[in-house]
Amino acid sequence: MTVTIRDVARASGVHVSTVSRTFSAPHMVNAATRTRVLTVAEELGYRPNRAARALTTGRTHNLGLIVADIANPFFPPLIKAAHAAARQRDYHLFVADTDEEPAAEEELVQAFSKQVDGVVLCSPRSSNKALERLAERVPFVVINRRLRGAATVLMDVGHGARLAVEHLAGLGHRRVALVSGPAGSWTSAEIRAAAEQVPGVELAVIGPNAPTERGGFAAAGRVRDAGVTGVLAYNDLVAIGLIEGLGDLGLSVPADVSVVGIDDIVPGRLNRPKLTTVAMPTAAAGRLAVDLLIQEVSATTSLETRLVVRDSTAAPR
Amino acid sequence: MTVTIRDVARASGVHVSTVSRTFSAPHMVNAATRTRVLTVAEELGYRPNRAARALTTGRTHNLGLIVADIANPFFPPLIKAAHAAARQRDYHLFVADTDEEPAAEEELVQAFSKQVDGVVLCSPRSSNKALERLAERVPFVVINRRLRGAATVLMDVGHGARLAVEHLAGLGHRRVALVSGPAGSWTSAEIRAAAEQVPGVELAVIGPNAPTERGGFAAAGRVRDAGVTGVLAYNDLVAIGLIEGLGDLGLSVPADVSVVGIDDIVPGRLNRPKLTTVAMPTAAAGRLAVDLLIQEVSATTSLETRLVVRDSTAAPR
DNA sequence: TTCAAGACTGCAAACAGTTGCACTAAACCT
DNA sequence: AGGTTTAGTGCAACTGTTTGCAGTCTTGAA
Repeated sequence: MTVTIRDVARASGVHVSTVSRTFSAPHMVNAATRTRVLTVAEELGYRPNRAARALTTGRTHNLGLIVADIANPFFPPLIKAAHAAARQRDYHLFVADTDEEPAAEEELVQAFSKQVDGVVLCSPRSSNKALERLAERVPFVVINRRLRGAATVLMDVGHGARLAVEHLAGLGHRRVALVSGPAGSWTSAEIRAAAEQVPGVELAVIGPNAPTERGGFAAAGRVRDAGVTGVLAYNDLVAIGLIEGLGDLGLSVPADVSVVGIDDIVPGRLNRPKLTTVAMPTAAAGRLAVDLLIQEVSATTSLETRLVVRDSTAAPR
Repeated sequence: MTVTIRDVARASGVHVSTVSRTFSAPHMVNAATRTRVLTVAEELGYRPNRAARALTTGRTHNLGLIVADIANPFFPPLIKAAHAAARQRDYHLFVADTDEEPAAEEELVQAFSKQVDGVVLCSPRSSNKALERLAERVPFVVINRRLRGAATVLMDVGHGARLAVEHLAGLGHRRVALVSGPAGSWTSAEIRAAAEQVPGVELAVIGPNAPTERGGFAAAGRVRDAGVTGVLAYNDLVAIGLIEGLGDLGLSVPADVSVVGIDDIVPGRLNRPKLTTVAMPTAAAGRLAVDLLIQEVSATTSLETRLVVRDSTAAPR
């Protein structure tokens, strides 16, 4: 049925251990036998059984990737890059989705634990306690969360936020609203801390809000009442909802209010206005995370973000 | 180090086979011993090793999902739904990306073969021959490709295309262009076949084109020269690129030309014009594919599509 | 010529589970 | 009471591969 190492051994007149070695330690076997085994294996269509291999070596050559929501446009480029990096080193990638539920994180890591050599956790929402507990079960690297002891890949959203607010300040805005994200989000805290440090602008924090278009839409009233001329939104989805909501209140962007988003996930070129936003190096983060995982290095890296100025920001009138 | 079935057996005074059974065939063990074993296992933090289990049973409880491009917005909802369906039955999901390379499909399936109980292939580009060869290695279900012998999930894009052209006809368009997709795409063929059958409109086929914004942009000139008032594009990306390209040529949508896309992937509500498009049941397809795979039923299913009329279509002037 | 060092290869014991079979004891029939 | 079923458990072989150890055969050096 399925062809095993024994079939190859029999057909090529050597012991199974020799076959095993031609695959996992080629230099240990004579060149002649090696090629013989290899051709026989090829003929028979033999492929090593990774599960069996994992049993003895303890290494599965699988990685896990856990994100909050696969369908959130922020993640697919990250997943894609992670996959490419994994594939390049002959690893396979489990992808899982917590559906924004912190409890699912822990459960998924547990479930993965015996089947992967490591997992990358994107923007985890679990408590530090819980994460430390998980770290004992399986090596992991976190993206967008500071966690001592664990390898970490950060996208320097704080820097991006500062650039955004400075951009608004440069245009002449003096009062700026920060439409923040969900409570307890590391990213949201970073953004706020950075935005507050820009001199010359008064910051009104509005939130917490759901990190969705709906969340942004719902915040429109409070933004209007805050008497600001510029807004930094927690992410692009929020920015889009907000612009929509402001429109319903008779305020247009950027004429009446300037809005800048974060993430640069809005594709297509049909958007009016095109969103000024902070671009996040998601692909680089995904790639780097799996590289760190595979090489088992524990480092904390911070990736550059940059401001992309488009049409949703202008000088106040 | 890692706690095995034997540790649990020793600690609870039973044989390993009993421990094994309390997990994989609970009804075969006495209620009292079962709870004892369970509590001991809990205390010790035992979790069955799936790789080892797979070795004897041949079932891994893993599934593979192969798509052309994870970052193409068409796929993430499908992946998410597939993941949810898998998770619900305690399966894990490998996700892989062929980067639009047909050869990668075969290689990935091969690589998965021993590690999954089945794989779902989205819109495969490999030849029928190649696919049949793969079918011998591992059970699979295909999405958006007709393949006899294999379980199949189709999204009835033909029906959607017909609705789209009928919609244009209903608005008064008499000459309509079909900006088609890549050569050899099953979807593209379906669309064309359906579109041609709508009475009262003359169809000009323009293509093949790359299924990207760039592809649509590049087709703008030929669309103008075709002397049409309406266009059905292979997908939304192409539609967006096309609208952009038409704009550069001084043609506005929908005033001068009506455009309808396919897929309904354009998120956000900022688009001007908002795209009239054919919505595809991607989530349902992902869910269904996984269900078919797990239940090992070989059926061919066709999922409904529907037309979403928005602002990129209007009566010709 | 003898001995030590390599280079290959075989042997067999893991790895962490599952499962057909055999066994015991209790429950059920007649 | 004797025989038969049934429930529960243990035994041991098996899954496909890796790997430490030991053996054989060359080689090279002294």
